[in-house]
Amino acid sequence: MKNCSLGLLKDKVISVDDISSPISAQIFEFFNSELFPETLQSSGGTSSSNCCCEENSSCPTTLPLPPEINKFTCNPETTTLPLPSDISKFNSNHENNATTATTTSTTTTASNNSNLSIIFDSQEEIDNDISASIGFSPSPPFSVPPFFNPQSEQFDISPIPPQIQITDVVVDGLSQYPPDPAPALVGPPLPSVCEEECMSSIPPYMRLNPSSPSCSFIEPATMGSYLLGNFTAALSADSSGIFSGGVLMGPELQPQELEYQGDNGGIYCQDSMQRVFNSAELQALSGENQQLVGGGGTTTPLASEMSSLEESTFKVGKLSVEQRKEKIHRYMKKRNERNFSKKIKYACRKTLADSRPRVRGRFAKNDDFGEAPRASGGHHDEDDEEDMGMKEEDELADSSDILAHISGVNSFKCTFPIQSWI
DNA sequence: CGTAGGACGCGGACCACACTGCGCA
DNA sequence: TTTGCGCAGTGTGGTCCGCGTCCTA
Repeated sequence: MKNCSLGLLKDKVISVDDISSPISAQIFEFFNSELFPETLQSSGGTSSSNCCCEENSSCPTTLPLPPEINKFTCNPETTTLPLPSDISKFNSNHENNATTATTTSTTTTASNNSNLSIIFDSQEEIDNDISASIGFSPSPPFSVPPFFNPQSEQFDISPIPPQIQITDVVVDGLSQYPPDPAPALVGPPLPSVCEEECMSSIPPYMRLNPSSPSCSFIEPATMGSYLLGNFTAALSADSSGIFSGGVLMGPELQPQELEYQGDNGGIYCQDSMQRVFNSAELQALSGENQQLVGGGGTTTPLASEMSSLEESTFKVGKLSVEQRKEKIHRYMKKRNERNFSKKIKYACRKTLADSRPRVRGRFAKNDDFGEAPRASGGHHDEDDEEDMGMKEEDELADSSDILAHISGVNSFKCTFPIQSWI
């Protein structure tokens, strides 16, 4: 037992979490093209420099972005990707996003296919660059199964809680962001790392925190395509935080909802605002909200009005905002709870679980397991002589099931007290 | 073109119990 | 202050099952 405890402390955490999430970028591509087609179309000409690094951010904007990234982030060709009819559908079939997109889209051309392949291949290159840059092997300490390919991991997000990054925005307000964590990256410019950091920490389509240098995918110039008229001008260089939820959604949304705020900012608000508010309203709104945030972030009638308007008035496609919110919220919740890179917190528990007897996948009592052979052995006749009811038959079947489901020698160890062999 | 039914994949639930962490004496 | 005890909660993996989606007739 002592050994087990010591071992627990020693190798308490086996972290695979640092596995890079190459598909995050692909998510961004997918969502970008799926959810923001207008943006892509309108910003295609300016995609070279403003998609990944914001001008005023501390991210080394002079970094020569690899052409793959440019192509990857803002390729207008991909706007022919079909809009997801259902998030869950998109979720369950994310493995085949590329192929699905190309096969289901009636407007997709062969060139698009090639572009998609280019995009995804480019991502691999990016990942390699990341790995090479930060000395992190793309392969985790243990081998990744073949099916665990980037495309099947498209929704992987790093364990960095999204709340943290978005909360900063909410707390600090529209234009005040915490010091850029980028300085932690010492050394030569690592554009790929910038990309990776951004992609891995928050789903790209909701990654709107301008405090992270490279992560302002919707920078003012691009936002101009969303926001009509003077609203763009009203936005300062770092004003993309207006989409981070703290402003648009109003402070009444508490941190537990911030994750969703990110969704909203990336999915609903732009579309909704573009459709409903005219430029004058947006400008007024912007001014109001800037004052609001500067004044401590208390709820104002306008903010609450915005929320109510969003919830009750806006219609996105066939779904109401409410329905869409719910759908995406469920999706986000599921996705965040997903455990792509499973982290074994206690190796000892894993050992125990591995060696624990199972009945149909469920943990079984050691006693049951120990008595099972007897049940199928000498006592079997006695049981037959008795007028066994269905329950007893089931128990007997369970016993045979136990035997049938013994998963190897390790399970047999559990006939004995665990302590005896630890 | 619409519908029914099978096939398929995904994700949650379930199980036992060693271990952890905390409070209390 | 340290030690020991009790108790509630946690974490672990394989399998089953429900549900949603896709595909075919």
